[in-house]
Amino acid sequence: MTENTQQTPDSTPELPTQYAPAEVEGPLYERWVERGYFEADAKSEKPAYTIVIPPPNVTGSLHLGHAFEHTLIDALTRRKRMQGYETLWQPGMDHAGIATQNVVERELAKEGKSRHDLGREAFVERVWQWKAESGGQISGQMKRLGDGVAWSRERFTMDEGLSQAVQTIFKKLYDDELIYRAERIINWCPRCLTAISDIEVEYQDDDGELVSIRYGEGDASIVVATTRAETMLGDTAVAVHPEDERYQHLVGTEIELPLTGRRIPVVADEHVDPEFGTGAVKVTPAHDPNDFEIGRRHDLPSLTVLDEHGVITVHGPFLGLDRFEARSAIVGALRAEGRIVAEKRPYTHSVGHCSRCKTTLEPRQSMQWWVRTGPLAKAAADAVRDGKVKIHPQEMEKRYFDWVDNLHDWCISRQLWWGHRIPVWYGPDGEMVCVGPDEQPPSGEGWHQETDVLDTWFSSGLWPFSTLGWPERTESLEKFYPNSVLVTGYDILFFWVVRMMMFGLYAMDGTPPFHTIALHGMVRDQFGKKMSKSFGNAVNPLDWMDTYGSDAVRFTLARGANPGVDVPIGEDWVQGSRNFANKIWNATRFALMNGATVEGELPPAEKLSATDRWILSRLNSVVAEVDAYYDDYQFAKLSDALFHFAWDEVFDWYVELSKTTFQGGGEPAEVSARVLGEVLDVTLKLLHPVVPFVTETLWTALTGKESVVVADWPKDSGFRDAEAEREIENLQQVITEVRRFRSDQGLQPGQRVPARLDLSGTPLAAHEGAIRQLLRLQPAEEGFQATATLPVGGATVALDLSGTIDIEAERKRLTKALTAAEKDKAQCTAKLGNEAFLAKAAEVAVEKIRTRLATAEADIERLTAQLAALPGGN
RNA sequence: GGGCGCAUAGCUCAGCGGUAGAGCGCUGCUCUUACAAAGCAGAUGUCACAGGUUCGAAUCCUGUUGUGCCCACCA
Repeated sequence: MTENTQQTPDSTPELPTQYAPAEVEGPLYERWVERGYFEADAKSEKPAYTIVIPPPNVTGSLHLGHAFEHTLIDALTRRKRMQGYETLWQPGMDHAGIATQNVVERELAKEGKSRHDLGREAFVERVWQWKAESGGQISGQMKRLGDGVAWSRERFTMDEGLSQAVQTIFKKLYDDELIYRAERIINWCPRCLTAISDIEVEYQDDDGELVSIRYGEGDASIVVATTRAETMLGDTAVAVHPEDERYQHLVGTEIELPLTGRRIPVVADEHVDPEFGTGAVKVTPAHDPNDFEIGRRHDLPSLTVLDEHGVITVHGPFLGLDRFEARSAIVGALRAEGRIVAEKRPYTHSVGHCSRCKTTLEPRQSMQWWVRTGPLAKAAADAVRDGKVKIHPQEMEKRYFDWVDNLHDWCISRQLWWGHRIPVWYGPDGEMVCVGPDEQPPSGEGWHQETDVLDTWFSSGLWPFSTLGWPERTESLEKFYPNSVLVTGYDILFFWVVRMMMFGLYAMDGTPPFHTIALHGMVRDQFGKKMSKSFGNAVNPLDWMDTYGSDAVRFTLARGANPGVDVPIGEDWVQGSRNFANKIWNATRFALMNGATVEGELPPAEKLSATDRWILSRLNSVVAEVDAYYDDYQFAKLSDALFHFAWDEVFDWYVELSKTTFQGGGEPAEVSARVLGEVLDVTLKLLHPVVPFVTETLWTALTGKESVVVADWPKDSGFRDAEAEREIENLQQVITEVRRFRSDQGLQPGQRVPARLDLSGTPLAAHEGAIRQLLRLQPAEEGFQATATLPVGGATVALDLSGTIDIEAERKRLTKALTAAEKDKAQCTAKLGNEAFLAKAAEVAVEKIRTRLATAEADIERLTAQLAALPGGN
């Protein structure tokens, strides 16, 4: 604390001069939860408003992106709660199959063990243990953030109810033949030892080497190129384009496959691009998706040469070699045989990596479970096309359709241990039985359950209704489904949103899971760079919350939230938000010290000063503006509007202008105290959804009421006073103009200057006290010399600055301004004289030019008068 | 290779047909009794480039350049 802050008036001992977020935030949250503000009652008569949390991964901790998303959801739900909705902000977490399993495997590795040392059951037990420890961390972070979630309803994708939902929908899909089992080429991670779906693949440009290999001998030889030479052991054909004349004579014949002693056919296939490379492709059906298709078309055998670890399985010199070792060994062997025609050359190409562990994926032929997405995806697309579900911002619809209209079947089986085990039993004679949640699995000799588990997105796709008790027709499901809006990042539009759309429509008889999808962007650093741990620019939101408070972090995030676009955030900006919180804090302190109150009716307009009417008029405009922005998910705009209204208009002008009134005491002071109370009451409520903590503290101090969390959301009373707005604008102009003059003349801000004011005939007469106070003007006394006369806004302010003013500087400035005004006037006059303009321009446009002309003319008059009034100006 | 988007003040971004805006940063003066985490005043932009449409374009159209993201089986 600095010295000057110790003069805190005794009247407000409970509010120190600086806002200290750390002391305030924690206890407030506890109180909110204890009072049950965030719980949702399915029996309530109120209309429902529901948002589900995009469930964070249990093993993780929340990063700034979560803080961002939660701020938006929390702001939406807090406002709706204040508007009288039965509001459900559904909390919970995702078991995140592969990610979690990897984390726990890494833990085990530290003990020198693998999951196989424990065995499946013990391993899964271990994951549950981990979940118990780690899950609490996220809840703690959510509380710090101020997330107003219904804690009693917290769910987990692996808990019993949700597991039952998973089994139910699996069975339904299976019975409807929308789930099937088939052998295909899938993306295989040789480290995670599981299949992963297409969208879990991250493509990166990797440097590889393209080698050209000669197959066959003499005339019967073809050169093929490959980046994955090791797969040649599994080649079962060479393909050329059917119309490629170079190879016509070989189609239908067999040529020798080097190193293997095998002969393979040359086939003609449309897939081959004759322009690329040599126009001939080696075909490895077991290890390449295209080749798999070619193999099917030509009935080629499929020869697996790599096992699940990516190790060569064919007998011979390469047996047991890892795929990368095998690659160079095979290239070496081929070279020794003179088979390498062109030396290998560097080649950058796109290679798939596991999104979880970054290992280079291996396309692998295997038996997997699939969801037939056709009809489901069509329904998901139609719901948006028909307008049943709106995507915000609307431009994102294109992306949605691009995806959903071209969806492949979805590989849902994972060779993992952590997840929902597929509810299918195999019998001794190849029977296959899908078991529903209320059914007994077949027992007896030789029956066993499928060992694969489901893709983690399978259960999160059910989230909007499984959390509400589905498949039971619970009261909560009736009340809170469909969700009002889904708030999530555009990055998981495909992973998650599409899945929820498909499953929601399917399970809930065509009712989509939510009315609106509001997509936000990604949090980035202050230079717009992606945040990542490896780049070193990742931020732990807790650090910033410790230093600046949760409100500051939230406000910064909200203020950057333009729909669908990324949000850069830097520590300086958080500091700025903290400053804003401090500003509100101190303005409220000032208000309380001056008796601001919300007691009693607001005095009628005729009892209010122009200043009071102006701020109330503005206040109601802002209420309307903020509501409109909320309804359009314009968080940046609404935050900015509130920031400027509060700081610029209420604190910098209204409070300053009211100081003389407060000092004067009596009824005018009481009226202003009531108006200021009203303005703060409403402003704090409007700010509360975004900055819940500081507003709660201040609002309860101001009103003496229980909590702003359950206060009524402000309504636009419809009060507007254009005349008062003009009057105060005029007043601001006068004050700014004189302040500018003072500043230009090098007067110190606090220096008192004798002045004579002539405000007669203007509405400004009523503001003389305020003008004198704000401008530090003393009454003119004996011997007053008007050395500077400023005619502004119809009034005249004469100052005694004997001998101290720089007349030339002022003359220069005024002349410059006058020239500008005259130029503007000329422009406007020209425009208004332009017939084409008058004929074609819209009425508003013409009106604007007229206003502009009037302003220019007024400026010219004022500036001319000021110039003339300068000493020695004649 | 396709698709989408973006290029506006030093930085990050609003504006999207009628005089260029915000936050942070910057310059000057101030501890003026709510707040120095503040106040007041101020500076800063051929709105990427080139054409076009229009009475008028940062804003609409076309092209160029640069840049980002998503999708894709080119060996």
